Amino acid sequence: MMRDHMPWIPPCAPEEVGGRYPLIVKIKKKEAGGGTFSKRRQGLFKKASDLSVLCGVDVAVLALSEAENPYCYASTPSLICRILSTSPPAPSSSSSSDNVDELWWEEEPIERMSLDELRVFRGQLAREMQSIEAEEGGFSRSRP
Amino acid sequence: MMRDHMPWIPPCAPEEVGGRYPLIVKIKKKEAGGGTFSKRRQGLFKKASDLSVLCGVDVAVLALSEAENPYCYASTPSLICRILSTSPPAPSSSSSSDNVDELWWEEEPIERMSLDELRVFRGQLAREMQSIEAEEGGFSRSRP
DNA sequence: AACTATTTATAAG
DNA sequence: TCTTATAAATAGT
Repeated sequence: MMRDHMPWIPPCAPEEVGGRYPLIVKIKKKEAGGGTFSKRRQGLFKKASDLSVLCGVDVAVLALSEAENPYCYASTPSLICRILSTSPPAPSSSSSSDNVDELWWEEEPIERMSLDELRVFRGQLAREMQSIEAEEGGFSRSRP
Repeated sequence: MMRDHMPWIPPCAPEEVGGRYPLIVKIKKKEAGGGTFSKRRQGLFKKASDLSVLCGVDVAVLALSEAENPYCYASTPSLICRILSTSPPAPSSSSSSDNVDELWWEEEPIERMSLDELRVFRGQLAREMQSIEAEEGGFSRSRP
């Protein structure tokens, strides 16, 4: 009954997205209004929960809405910290440096974070700690 | 052809999981061995990427394998930090405190993190910063 | 790694 | 919100 509609995930030329072949492209604002983000975020959280329960592993998902409101799912409290403080996996002998042709959304262990990224990261963590301390001090619920 | 198999996601009583109704339960180790985590993690990352591109929002996913190896997807570098430093959404007037019947995997804004959780969080961030500084200093790739 | 039967997610109504 | 037609994910092979 919907044969004549645009495909939900229209393909587009790789030039439009920096040389890669996306399976999905940003939809027009009108189309994505509200419902799509909500539905797909819910679906994503369910997938994360499924993975966590089914395989007995810890998973966290973080998403910013278009209005920059944060939403998160975590299989256990403070999971983000646990992951961040986890040592990277020992690099396998048959190194993965030749897997450069994989899709860009392929899994990427945190270990690949560059030193520059780590520096930025540290600065942001520092600022985050300040705001946490501020919140602890004032316990004021009203923030800008 | 697979009519007689156990359902992939067998239901179980809510008592078994703390009074909530899970849609999925941990499968026997033999069943989940290897392939399941890999396949579902890949699927989860793709879902996250779809959400990000389709709605033009930022998303991050973090997962620990059973061996505690971290894997992550992020639509933009340092997204985790951006989310953590984002101000919580202004509480809507028609407050959400009566939505207590929603499924446990429903979206939960970071703002609901308790003060105790924030304290733990801060401590973990502090430790994480130390390890980042250590890595910056030594640039040694070999960690325990 | 690839295939397919089946389940799950979801855009449109 | 609920339904339904269709696409996407995935367990088993």
